Amino acid sequence: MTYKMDAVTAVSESTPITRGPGRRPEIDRERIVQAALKLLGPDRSVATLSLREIAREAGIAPNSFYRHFHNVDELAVALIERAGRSLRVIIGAARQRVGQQGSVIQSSVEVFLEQLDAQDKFLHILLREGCVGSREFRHAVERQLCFFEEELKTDLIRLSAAAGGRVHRPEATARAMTRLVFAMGTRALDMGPEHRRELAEETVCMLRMIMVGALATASAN
Amino acid sequence: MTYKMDAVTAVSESTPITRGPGRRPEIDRERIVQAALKLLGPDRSVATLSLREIAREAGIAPNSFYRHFHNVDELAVALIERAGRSLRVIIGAARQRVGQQGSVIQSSVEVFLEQLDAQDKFLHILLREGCVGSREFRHAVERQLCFFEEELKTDLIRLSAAAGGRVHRPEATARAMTRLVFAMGTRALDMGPEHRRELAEETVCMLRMIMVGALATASAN
DNA sequence: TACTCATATATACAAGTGTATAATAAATGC
DNA sequence: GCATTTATTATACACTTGTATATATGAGTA
Repeated sequence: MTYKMDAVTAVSESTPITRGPGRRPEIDRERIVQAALKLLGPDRSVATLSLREIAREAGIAPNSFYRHFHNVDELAVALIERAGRSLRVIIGAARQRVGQQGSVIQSSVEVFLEQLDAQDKFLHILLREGCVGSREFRHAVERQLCFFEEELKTDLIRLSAAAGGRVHRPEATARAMTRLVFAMGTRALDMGPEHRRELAEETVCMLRMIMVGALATASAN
Repeated sequence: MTYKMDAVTAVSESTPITRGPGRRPEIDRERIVQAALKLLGPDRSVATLSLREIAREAGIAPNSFYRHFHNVDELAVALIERAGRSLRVIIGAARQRVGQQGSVIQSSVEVFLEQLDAQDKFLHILLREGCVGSREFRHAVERQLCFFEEELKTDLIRLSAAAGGRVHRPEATARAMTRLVFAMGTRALDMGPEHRRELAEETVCMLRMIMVGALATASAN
């Protein structure tokens, strides 16, 4: 297939406020994003969505899609970024409010896994789109995970310092924890509630071992 | 699309040796598997392969595919299983021969990452197909990873016992290590050699922390 | 009113897809 | 030879896809 597109006016994230002449836009990116989210499911990754399918779901003509995104990949990146932003807020908040019962680790893992059932499919997106699609695509997910790691890193330093200890290679520790949680989350996608509980318990155990190892290694040096 | 297939004679992994009447088969699963492997690449996951595309690459008529696999997903599962089997052999061997220089962990990680550049795309398959495609699909990958974990678990017990220690929750420890290595391997896919070296070093550090944590936790109980 | 824009839709096309159906090809046993 | 059985291919169909082109719609401005 060797098609070429008509030149499309550049689409920026922020819509300009100044309105000149011309018909008012009645479609916005949000509408398209919502349609795409509705189509995503346990067996549908963003990479499997077609432009026409999304347009159909959004109730717009296929070509109208182009006025808001250059292609489906660009929409996918937008979805990934939104998903990352939303999740960081949720998880960050969970880490801030000290677990009234149980450890920070435990409550964080629980909040994380709860997001699997959220009606927005944000976690699903981050869990599954990291290893498929175009390079640009995977980089978008990688970027989001790095944000997670960065925030976790500062938290690790803060918490361990408050406890009078310190962690070995905080960035590596944070990365190990983050990647592990996401890997376990991916497994959880295909599980029922009872198995998920086991999985949550196991994940907490893993994270504790990493924490113990990071503290012990730091002390040893 | 509401198509139905003609009844297809059951396809088993082992070809029967007894030859009755009828034309001799000139196409075998291997030919199709090889064609599929040739098509896979950094930006092509099994899920994106079409039946016709594979048939074209294999030099057979589209319908001939059906005589050997019921559908592309079945081929995918075959690929996943073959990939898992091959990799377990490679990694297992790497763990057996005690690293003449450096730790078991280090040499294992190195062997693992070397497989990213192997001409067969086995590691790619396990890294990327775990989170996409049909449920059956993902389960096939999960099954292979569990085999890895099982073998690592017995090794962990063996090695730590030999060193006079013991690990906490060996199955969880093995799983944490396995999943972490695969997660880091996924990142490595998009990296050049120099970044991969850093990543290998970081991964070794992570695994050591888990090991330290597992040993320390076991001692504490 | 008519002109000029930005926006959205309609229509059309070439290409690709999975697969049903029918025909062909090669091997066996009579 | 012929019938039978299996393997492979040829052809055809209905359908989806991305997108080029043209047209319609609504707003501001002259």
